[in-house]
Amino acid sequence: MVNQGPDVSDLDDLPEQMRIRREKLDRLRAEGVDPYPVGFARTTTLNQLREDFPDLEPDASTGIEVGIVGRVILRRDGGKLCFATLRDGSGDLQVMLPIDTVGEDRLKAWKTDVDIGDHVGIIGEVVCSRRGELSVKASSWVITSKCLRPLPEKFKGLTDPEARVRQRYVDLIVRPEAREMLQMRATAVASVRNSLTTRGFVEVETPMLQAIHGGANARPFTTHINAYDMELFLRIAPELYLKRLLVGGIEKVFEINRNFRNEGADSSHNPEFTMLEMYQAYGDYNSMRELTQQVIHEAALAVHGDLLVRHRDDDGQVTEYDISGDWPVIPINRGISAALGEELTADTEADQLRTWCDSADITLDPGWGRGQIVLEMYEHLLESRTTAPTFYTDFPTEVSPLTRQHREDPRLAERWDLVAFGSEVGTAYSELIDPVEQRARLTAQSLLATGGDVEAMALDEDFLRALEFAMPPAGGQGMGIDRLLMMLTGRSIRETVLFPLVRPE
RNA sequence: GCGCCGUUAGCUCAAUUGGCAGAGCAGCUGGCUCUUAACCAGCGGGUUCGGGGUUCGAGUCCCUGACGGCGCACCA
Repeated sequence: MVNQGPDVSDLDDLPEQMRIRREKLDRLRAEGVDPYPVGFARTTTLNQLREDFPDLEPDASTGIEVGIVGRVILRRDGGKLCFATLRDGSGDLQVMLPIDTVGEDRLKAWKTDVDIGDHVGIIGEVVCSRRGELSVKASSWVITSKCLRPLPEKFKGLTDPEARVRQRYVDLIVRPEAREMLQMRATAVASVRNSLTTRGFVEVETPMLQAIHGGANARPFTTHINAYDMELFLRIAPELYLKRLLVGGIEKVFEINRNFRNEGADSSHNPEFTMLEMYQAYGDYNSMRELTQQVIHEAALAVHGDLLVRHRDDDGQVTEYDISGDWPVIPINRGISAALGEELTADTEADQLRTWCDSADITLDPGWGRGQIVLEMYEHLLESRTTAPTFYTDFPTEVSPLTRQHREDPRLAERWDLVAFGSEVGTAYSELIDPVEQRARLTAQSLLATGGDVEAMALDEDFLRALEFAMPPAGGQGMGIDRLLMMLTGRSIRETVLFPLVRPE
């Protein structure tokens, strides 16, 4: 359990350090100092100063006065000269407060009033210390926001993964990697958007509240709309709405938005997650594969500057993986056969598959059909063992209800899964556009639903009506943005997502 | 859901066989005009996750509950 500190209403019960900070706050107010002023006349940022003065000689002065702000993260007080390290949104910089320029009273006040964690504003001259550290030499300073809680230990920071997630604000203050992750995610998302819009794709937003949940196999969250007094679902996928747009004549379309799935949360699953889905009229799963590889290459380039994906473990050890070039494309029957040492084809009977699963230690549900068994074998024998990005193709049709049948073998579906580092990053289909066939497949799914399969899709009559107006041949792709970040950085979903779901305290 | 590990000061972590609950950072007091994880001296700070039990004595052993991490299962 993360310690939240006791009820702040009773001063006497506060931990010593919080009580002292409260008392300082009261004393400052009594002295007429506003510990939370409206603002400060900042003239530059800390990183801008580093860029403007890249190689000042030690002990140099510039005569240039600046106004800077920042949070005090380290302090080194002397008798007549104090140093502190400030951190603003751009970076860190040292300030120095000599008694000559700030005056005796204000230097004393700095030592007694300012705590690590406080926001301060400094006016002073850009200088370089005798030891060669770019600094601002203060002539005056002011508290811009008083911090009432002590920050974590200055070297190790927050190590408890739960505390990092629950108090992400503290994590961001003290841990550079947390700020880097936020930046990398923003960069990757911007890159994906840019990759698609420059190729003529248009971004849309489709409903998150849906009367019928479809487009994937997953348990939904349910909610209730008072106005209609009816049950609604948080979407598990935007797929069926994006396909309606293809019917409507929007030929290249994508959405980057949240999906919700009422399933377990672990190091690679969050109940709400961000999904890219894109559709291209007259594309197919091959064109989507090429496009996906380009989009990810461009995202990696944006994030890392090259196509070397860097995974850093907790010890700071960095491992690089080259993801350049064309990624392997492996039909799953071939891949499973290779892993198994047996010849698996679309003709292999389910009983034979069960025998192989037994010897491969893969647990099966007795109710599963042939397609589900193949899928299970794929997940155990291929997906979990795959490191380098790989496209696995041609899944069984019966477990791909929205995918068109393979042009050479109707028992297979024109679908691929992109796998990297043991987990699925995305999937794509040559979309099923035949409304009669689609109705038959969805009906079969609904029958599974009434048979107790809670994840089976419901029958979306309006979607079928849309298909009956004729949807052009199309390729469609879905990719988890959180998963993309995991692939690019090697971190868990609880680090790529700023505020993953945690149990309320 | 199952298994393993964990929860000790604001933070990061110790505590031998069951024997006075400690250190570093942070805090407080004092010193220091070039420090930079500043340094030096002194001081304060604990519901050892909650509940129950065994024992002369429990952070430590037993039972139980909560929360978390990892693995398995399910999923993207």
